[in-house]
Amino acid sequence: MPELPEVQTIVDDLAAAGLVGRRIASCEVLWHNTVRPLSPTEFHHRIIGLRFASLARRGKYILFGLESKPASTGEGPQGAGAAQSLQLLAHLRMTGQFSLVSAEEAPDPHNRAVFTLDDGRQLRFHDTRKFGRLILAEDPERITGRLGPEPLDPSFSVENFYAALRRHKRRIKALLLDQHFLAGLGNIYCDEALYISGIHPLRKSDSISAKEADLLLATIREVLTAALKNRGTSLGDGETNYISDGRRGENGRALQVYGRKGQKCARCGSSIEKIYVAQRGSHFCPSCQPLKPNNPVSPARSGVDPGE
DNA sequence: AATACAGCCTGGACGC
DNA sequence: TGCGTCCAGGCTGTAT
Repeated sequence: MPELPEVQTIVDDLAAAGLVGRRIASCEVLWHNTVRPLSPTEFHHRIIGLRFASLARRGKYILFGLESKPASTGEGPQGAGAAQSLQLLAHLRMTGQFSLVSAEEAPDPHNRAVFTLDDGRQLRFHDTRKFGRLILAEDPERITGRLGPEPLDPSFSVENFYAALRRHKRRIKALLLDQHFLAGLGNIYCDEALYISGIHPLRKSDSISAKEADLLLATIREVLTAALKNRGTSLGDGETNYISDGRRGENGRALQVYGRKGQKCARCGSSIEKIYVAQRGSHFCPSCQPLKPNNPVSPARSGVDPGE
């Protein structure tokens, strides 16, 4: 399940593989809804001949900057006048993956869009469950502008986070999953961060103390940073891998509650429970994450004072 | 304002 | 073995 660390890993891999600068020689849309609301024909028509000019991530979106001007082969900022007219926004949802392979490579039945590049390689969008989306946007801000702050952005302060929590009365799990509140967290890292912070997923956000908010934001950052180092989480033996070059993310081992229903909490030995919050399976330890704040059970991170 | 739920999808796990 | 059923989940749109 691609969340911030997985999406960032893909962006980094695609950049390292030299996608930027390549021109789209041809494009084939194999599942019409992937490029909705455009038709495959219209999508093809608008993207053909454009050059990948930049690569970035915002929340769980991959942002491919596209330029119409042909690549200048020389060094230097020669293409200064090229208008960055269009962006391709990719959202992987549940099972989306990108790969950058030789056009000779055997096609996969789950490929939903294939971009053949001017160097003979293909950028392939693979998506088993067909939830993923490729959006061509002239004003990507209309989409990305609605996203909440980036949790790893150092300018996003704990004061801002705490104030934002207090503005809502929602269950903390539902709020953290809301991309308009905070961009990039998904079910896995949300469960992990709440567990490590000792916060029950059903706690109302305005019941979170300043101290807890401090711990929670620090924990979210730790969890995401660790996952980034591990190239994200690839779950299950047979599960298809989102990693662009076929390598698996190694973060699965680090998960402490996600997918561990019925197993023992590593900290206290209680049985991990699973409930549904905001229609998502939510894993937590009932004794380490009490519903009531100010419970004497201390949070997981060592060296943290359990509260006032 | 917050929540619930259907819809979008397929493959794997499960029970019989 | 093979079938049917359920479940997983991010996000949007609609209803409550």
